[in-house]
Amino acid sequence: MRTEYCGLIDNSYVDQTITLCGWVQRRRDHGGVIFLDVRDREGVVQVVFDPDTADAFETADRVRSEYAVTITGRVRLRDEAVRNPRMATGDLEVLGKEIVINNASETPPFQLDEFTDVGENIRLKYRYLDLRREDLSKNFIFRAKASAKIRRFLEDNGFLDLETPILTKATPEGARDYLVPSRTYPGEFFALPQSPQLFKQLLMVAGFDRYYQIAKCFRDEDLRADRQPEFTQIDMELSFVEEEDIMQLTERMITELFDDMLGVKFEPFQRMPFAEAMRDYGSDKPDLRIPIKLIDIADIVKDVDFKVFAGPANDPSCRVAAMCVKGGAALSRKQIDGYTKFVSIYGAKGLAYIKVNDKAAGMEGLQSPITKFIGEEAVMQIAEKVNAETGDIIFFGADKTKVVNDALGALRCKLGEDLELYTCEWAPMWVVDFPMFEAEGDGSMTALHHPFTAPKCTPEELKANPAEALSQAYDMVLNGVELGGGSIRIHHQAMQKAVFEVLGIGAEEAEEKFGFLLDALKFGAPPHGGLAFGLDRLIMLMCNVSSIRDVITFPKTQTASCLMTEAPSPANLDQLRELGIQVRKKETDKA
RNA sequence: GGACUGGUAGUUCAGUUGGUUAGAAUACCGGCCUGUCACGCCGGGGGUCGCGGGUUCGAGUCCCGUCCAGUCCGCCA
Repeated sequence: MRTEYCGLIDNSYVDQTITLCGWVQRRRDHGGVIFLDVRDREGVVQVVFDPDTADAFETADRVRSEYAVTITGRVRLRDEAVRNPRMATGDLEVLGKEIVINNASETPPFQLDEFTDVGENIRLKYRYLDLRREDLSKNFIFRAKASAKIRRFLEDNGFLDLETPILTKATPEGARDYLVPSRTYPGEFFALPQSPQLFKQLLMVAGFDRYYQIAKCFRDEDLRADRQPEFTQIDMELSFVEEEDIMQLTERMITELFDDMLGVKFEPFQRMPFAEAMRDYGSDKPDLRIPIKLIDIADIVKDVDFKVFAGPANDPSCRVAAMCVKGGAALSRKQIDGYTKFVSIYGAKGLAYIKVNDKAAGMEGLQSPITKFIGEEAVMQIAEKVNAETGDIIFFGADKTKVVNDALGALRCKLGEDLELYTCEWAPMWVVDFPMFEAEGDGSMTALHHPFTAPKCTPEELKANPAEALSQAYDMVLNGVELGGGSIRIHHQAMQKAVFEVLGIGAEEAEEKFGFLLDALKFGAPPHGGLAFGLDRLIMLMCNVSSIRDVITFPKTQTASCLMTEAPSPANLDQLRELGIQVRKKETDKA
């Protein structure tokens, strides 16, 4: 039917007769002349009907918003006076000769134009209509092109697209699994993969050398603006490589992707050890667009009784840190109260500040409500240490290290956004030298990355001093967002067993949960490693949208339901019986 | 599991100290209009004030509970 897309009509089509297929975006009826804006996935073009073509005019009079139509007509240049510079095709129009109504439409539940401002619940219920809007559809067209570029890059670099199971085995640690009951083994369950991690490692053992997959992953955890229960990873694994090989290759992939898709040129990525990131930015995914660093000031206030902040300055599990914000002295009391409330979310019991009204005036030029607690001398020294200038504000906090890092790290990002402190548009980087383990409150250890990550030491050293062990892991971070993470994996059974031991996974449990992996490591497993990118988050950043739902065609709500299909829904009793499952809750009458 | 914000016409919202028949814009329907482009003008229809309970002579408004949506904390190896 279609000969051209509406949005692609340009001057080269003038005087040609074409056929358009699309939807009526708007109808302007002037009595003697009718204008239809016709939309397809590529854009909008104006079609004019005049009474000379009586049949078409009569049909055009009947169409309404969102009717699906096929229109044949001649492209012509508009008179100069009636061109529309706000429209990509605004210099042209199509003189309609024939119009067929392929399907009428009820009045849509919301206006499908660029001015629409409608609640997201109604948009999600009628997702297929929302997706007609260019604002949204352009993200998916972009996503498709970006995916294709990534595939091409990986294919060109010798990667094989290999599929891994969706029905697989529950993993004991990490996120909650989505479970799928087995009919043939009543009472037993498959799990949907949180990632293809172990399968891709086994593909390396199998000798495929370079694997990739654009893989759906599933995690049954609570949602956020950038988190959905099912999401997509660009998953990669390579054999006979070291950290450097993987980082260079994937950095090149992302650099080429940004250049091709956005025309953005990246410099070689900065690399930062985990410890430095935590020290300077309070975060393992620092947003380097913001020129603010955390600076330790415990030495200045070591004699202060920090009960006002809850925590002694000399306690090693505590931190006293300050940050200087350019131009922040102009912040009002109300704004500062707002930031105090903001940091309380992260457990901070207060937010101390010093306003530098006039640096030259010494103590007279400094204004701080906590001078009486820490003394004038300390206030002056702090201002000195953070290099504060006239017009700046210094925020600082003292508390458990985690609280200070979380609170000031988050405040730093919020100030960067609120005060528009960004020094550049894009700040890609690597965070490296992660610790292997993180100590829990009860003294037990959990893997910071995952338990298959190779350490930088021997099994003996690892067991002797697990808290100090670093891993061969790396995260790619862009503008404070973790784009992807990976590591060199363990390929010796002895090392894998040592890691399980540190994690408190006994030999028997390890055998039950990961026997297949431990077995595979016995048969000449090659050195290997890889990386996985969060495709959704990558596209979010590239499209400059703040919700992951804007880059997923049919997303779930924050309570992990689908407003369109109304999934999940109760299973019928026969199905449950067959699966050997009884539902405890009596709420099956929901349907 | 927790904190906060919101829910009134198809949609986006207003609704005062608790007080007459719940309004506006837009969308929709009808009429007029040959150059508009978020066309314009005239007229019209349209409400389970999320749901349930309570206080009151009287509740969109106050109280309690609950559901839904969103943002965040916890969680997400």
